[in-house]
Amino acid sequence: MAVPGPDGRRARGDRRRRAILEATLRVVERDGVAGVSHRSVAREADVPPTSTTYYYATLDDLLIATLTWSADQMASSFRKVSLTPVAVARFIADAVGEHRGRTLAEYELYLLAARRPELRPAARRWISLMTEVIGPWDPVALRSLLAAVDGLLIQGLIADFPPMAEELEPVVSLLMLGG
Amino acid sequence: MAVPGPDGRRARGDRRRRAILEATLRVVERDGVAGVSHRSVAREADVPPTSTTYYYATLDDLLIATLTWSADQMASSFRKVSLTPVAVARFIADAVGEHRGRTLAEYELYLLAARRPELRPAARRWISLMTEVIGPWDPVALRSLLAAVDGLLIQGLIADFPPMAEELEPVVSLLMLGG
DNA sequence: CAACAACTTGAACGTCTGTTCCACTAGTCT
DNA sequence: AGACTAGTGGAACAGACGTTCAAGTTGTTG
Repeated sequence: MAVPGPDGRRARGDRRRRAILEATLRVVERDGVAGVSHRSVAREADVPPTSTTYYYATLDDLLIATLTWSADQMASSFRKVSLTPVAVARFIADAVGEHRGRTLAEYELYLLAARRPELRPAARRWISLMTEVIGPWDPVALRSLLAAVDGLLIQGLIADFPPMAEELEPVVSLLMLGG
Repeated sequence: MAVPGPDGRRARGDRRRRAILEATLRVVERDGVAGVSHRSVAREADVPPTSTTYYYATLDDLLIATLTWSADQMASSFRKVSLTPVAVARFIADAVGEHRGRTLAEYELYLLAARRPELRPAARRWISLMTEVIGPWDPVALRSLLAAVDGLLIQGLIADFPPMAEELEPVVSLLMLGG
């Protein structure tokens, strides 16, 4: 091949880049943002510490890249949720149950966006996605639904026992159908 | 005085304890939970580092005490809000505007509760308080309101420009009065 | 006054951190 | 083939960290 050409080095580099990102996300899930360091991520990804600094010069770069990538992932998984109260309730229950660690990670990075303007667009991605997906709703109703979903998620994270879809469903119903 | 007796030492100790707590909250507001260390708090409170470890042996003790105390404060400030859509909208707008730093601190500590069960009761305090204050509401409507307020707060924190009370008011209205 | 307890503080320990430097290998391009 | 460049990784730097220790002070109690 000629013009851009497949580059073996670059390909492997990209693979390692992604491995580092995935490792970072695992660290955040396990130990929180506080547990993220060049070295802890390097250990998790089983690469030398210099490798993490090579691809992400500063810790900020690493966290920003992780949030952006992670938000993209979550957004695309969101597209598959059908817009019925039952499905949305199920989604929330799974997020704070089965996928608790991942949701927690998401919210820690989310909150990080409050302090770093540059990652706010990524943090807001799922909001704008849902806005787009949900289509022609009353803006006020939409906003209250999005806010409530956020609240249900975060409250589900600090509950001793994560709520089940069945108890979430009436709340989501009220918000989506207006009583 | 005889039996329990006022103790000058203890009184000064309590004052310093509180000073350390206040300093911790300021550090969280300024630099986030990540910025909290025995030493940074000691600098902020203008006491030697050994003093912060004397009163709060581990960093966890310090953070737990700070969240508990801070949640108590926020809860009592909450009692003064009258339960009308306008007042609640105003409260939210102030929380993410004028008192942004404090609200941000609150949420960082809040999220910390997701990882440390022992501070969940403190984190949930404002929820149970509002539940008690608001009185005989439909549980489903109440839950959706509380969730939405949480969501509006957190979304207000990652907005480029904090929302104003006027734009919040219709949303709160819908939630409180049901459209 | 003596015994005690609450508190104070400087110094020090070992550990982990972000980051830099440099020597090196191995794909890519002309 | 030779020049170049992306990637690799060991070693080391100074700085911050949590926590402990031991020696002090000061207020309280019998």
